[in-house]
Amino acid sequence: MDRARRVTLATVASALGVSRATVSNAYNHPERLSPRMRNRVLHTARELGYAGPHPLAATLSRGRVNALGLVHGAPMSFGFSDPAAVLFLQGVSEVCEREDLALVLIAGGPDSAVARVALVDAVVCYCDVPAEGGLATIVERGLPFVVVDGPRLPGAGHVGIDDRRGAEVAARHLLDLGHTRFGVVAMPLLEDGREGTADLERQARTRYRASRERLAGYREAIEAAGHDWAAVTVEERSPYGRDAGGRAAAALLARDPHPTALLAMSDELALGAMAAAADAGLAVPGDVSVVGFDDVPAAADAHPPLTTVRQPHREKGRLAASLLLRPGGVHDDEHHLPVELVVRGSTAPPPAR
Amino acid sequence: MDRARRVTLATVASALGVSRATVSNAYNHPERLSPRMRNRVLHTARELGYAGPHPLAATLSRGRVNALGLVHGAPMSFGFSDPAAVLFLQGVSEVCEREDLALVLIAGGPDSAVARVALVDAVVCYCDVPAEGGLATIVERGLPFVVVDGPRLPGAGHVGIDDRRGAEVAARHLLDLGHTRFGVVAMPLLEDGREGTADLERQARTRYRASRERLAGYREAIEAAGHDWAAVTVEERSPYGRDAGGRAAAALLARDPHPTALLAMSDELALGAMAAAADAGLAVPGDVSVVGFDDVPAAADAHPPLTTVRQPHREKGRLAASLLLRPGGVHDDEHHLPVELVVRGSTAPPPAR
DNA sequence: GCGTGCTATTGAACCGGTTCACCGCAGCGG
DNA sequence: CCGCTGCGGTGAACCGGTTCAATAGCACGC
Repeated sequence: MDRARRVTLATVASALGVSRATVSNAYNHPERLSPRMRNRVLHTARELGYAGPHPLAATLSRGRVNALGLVHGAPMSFGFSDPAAVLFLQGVSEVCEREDLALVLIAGGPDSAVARVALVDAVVCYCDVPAEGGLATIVERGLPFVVVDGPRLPGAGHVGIDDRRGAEVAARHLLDLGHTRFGVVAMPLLEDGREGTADLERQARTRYRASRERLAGYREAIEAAGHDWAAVTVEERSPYGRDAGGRAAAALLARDPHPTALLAMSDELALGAMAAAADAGLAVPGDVSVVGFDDVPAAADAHPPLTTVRQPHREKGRLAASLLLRPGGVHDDEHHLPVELVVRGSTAPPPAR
Repeated sequence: MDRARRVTLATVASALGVSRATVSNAYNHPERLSPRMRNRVLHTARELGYAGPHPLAATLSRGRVNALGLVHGAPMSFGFSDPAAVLFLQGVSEVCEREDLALVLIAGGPDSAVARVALVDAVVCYCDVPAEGGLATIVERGLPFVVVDGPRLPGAGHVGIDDRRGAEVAARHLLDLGHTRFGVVAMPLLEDGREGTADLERQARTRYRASRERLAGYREAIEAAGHDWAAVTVEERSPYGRDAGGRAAAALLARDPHPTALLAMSDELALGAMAAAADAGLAVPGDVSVVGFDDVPAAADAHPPLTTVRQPHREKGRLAASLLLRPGGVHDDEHHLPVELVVRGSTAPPPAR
C-alpha cells in the first residue's frame, strides 16, 4: 500500500531523465519550457499518478500559504450559533473568495494549540480579549493581524464600532419615549462566568471592551437625562444566547415595580428577553419596551420587530480581511464603522400609570 | 527590516553551539533533554525572539497539517447565509475543536484553485455535485474525503439523509389533512439557473440529488394517494434563499384555483413562501398550508411556526468530520441519518369549499 | 569562421524543520 | 580496574519542492 514510494516531483524528473527544476517549471512557469517538453512532463506525470507539486512543500519555499486565519474568542462552535458572528464570517469569506484564499477557522481561542500552529499568512481576531497578554501566541508568531471588536494592540490593525455611542442612542430613544425605569440585559462583564445583578463595583471592573463601552453609553444617556444610574439594575448572564437573555429579563421583570424599558446588549439577548416578557404575561411594547444591539436578520422578523442598533457586521468582516491583504502590510490604524438606531415595533412610550 | 536574517532553529542552535536536533528536541521531546539544556535552549530562543519551530516546516517532515478542509458547492459566502449550512458547520467545528484541528473553509467550490492547494489532511465536501467528474481535484490530490448530501463516490465516505422518505412524509401529511391541490416550491433542478415552471421532462433531467429525491418523494406520496402528478406545478427558483421561495410561491398562488398546499424543498424557501402568501392576502394555514424541509431554528420561530421535515444538520457535520478522523482511514461506506416530520402551525385542512 | 543574443534546461543552494542511528561518557556492579 | 548500561546529545539524511545564476545549444549577422 503505502509501501509504494510516494511519487514526487523527483520521481517524474528521473522517469524522464530531466532535472527537477524542469518538472517544477512545467507546473509553475510553463512559458519557460518548450511546449514539447512541457507536454512530455505533464503526460508522464499523469501516467505516474503525480497530482502536481505538493502544496505544503511549495509553500515552504514560497513562504506564503494563501490562507487567512480567523480566531474566535468563544468556542468556535459558538461562533456559528451567534448570528452576528455568522454575518461577520460572511464578510470575511467574501474577501477570501475573491482573493482565492482559504479561510482557516482556528478553534480554542487565541492561545490554543491550534493558534500556535495553524498554517495561515495573517489572522483576524474576532474577539474581545484583555489588552494585556491577550493574543500573545499570535503576536509571538509574528503574524500580521487585525483585532475586531477588541482592544487596540500595537502593530495590529483594528476594526470596530463606536459601541458607546450606539448604546447611548438606544438609551436616549427610550428616554425620549418617556421611560424612567430601566433594566439592562447584559453580556458577561468579567471572565468569571458569574450570573446575577452586577453592582456598581463590578460594573467598574468590566473587562470586555464591548460590554464596558455599551454600559457606559447607557449610563451617559441616562445620567444626562437626570436619572440615577444606581437605580438601574444590570443583570449579567452568560454566555451570549437567547436563554441568557430570557433569564436576565425574567429576573428584571420579576421586580416590583418592574422596569418599563429593557436595554439588551445584543439582539440575541433582546430576543430572549421578549420571549421572557411574553412568558411573564407582559406585552411588548405595551407593558415593556425592548431595544437590542446588532440588528441581526432575526430582529426584523421578530414579533414585534425589534428596535435595535444596527452595526455593519458583514462590512466589518470585509474590512478586517481587506486590511490584512493591503500591499504595505498591516498599518496599526483604527477603523470605526458607523452604527445607527433602527426603530421598529418593540419600543413605545411606557404604559400610562 | 526584513534584511535581518529571520531567526530560525539553526540560529538558536549556533548561538548556543549545540546541534539543531537539540533545539528541535527542546520543543518536541523535552524528555530527551536534560532539564538544564532545555532551559538554556528555551531561554536563548526567547532572547533571540525565536517563536518556536515554524509550523510549516514541521508539518512538511511530519506529513500532517492538523486541519480539516470543508468545500462548499455554492459560493462560500452563501454557506453562511443558509442556516442549514451554518448548523452543519457548527457540527464539523465541534469535532475540530475537540480534536485540536483547524477548520479550513475552501472557497470557490470543489475544483477551485484554492481546493487544489489548500493545506488540509482531509476534506468534507458539503455539496451536491454531479457524480461524474465532480470533485476531480480532490480525488487527484489523493486526500481522504467524505461527501455530504451528494453522490456516492468510490473510496470516499458518504453522509446523507433519506431525502425521498422525508419528502414523502411531508406530502403524506398534507394528503392526510385532505389537500388535493399541490404546488412545489423547488430548489434548482439543473445547473442552468433557469427559473420558472419545471415540466415533467425537465423534472426527469434533475441533476442535483437532493432535488431529485425530494421531488420523487412528493410524487410517490401524491400518486400513491391516487392523484395525478402532472397536475402538480413545480416552480423552480434560484438560488436558495427566501426571495426565491417568495417568487415561486407568488407564481403558484396567482394561479386559479391556487394550490391549497405548498411543498417547499427547504425551510428558507418555505419561509419566503409564507411571506408571499401573506402578501397575496392569503392566511397560513387557513387558506394555504405550507410545509418545509430542514427544520432550521427560524422554522419554529416563524408565524405561524412552520411544519417541516427535520434533519439533523449538526449531527451530519459531526459525523462527516468523525469519519475522516477514524484511525483506519475513510471506509467508503454510507451513513444515512434519520428524518422526521415536525408538525407545527403552518399546516391545516384545506379551506372548506 | 566567429562573436552575439536567445532560449531551453540544469545544478546547487535553500526553505526550516524532524528523525533516527549512533556515540561519548558517567556511573555502577563485580 | 573493566565491561556494561543508559542518558544526553549529535550528524546526516530527509520532507518535497522553488529559485536563480550559469550553461549548452542554436540561429543569426557580418
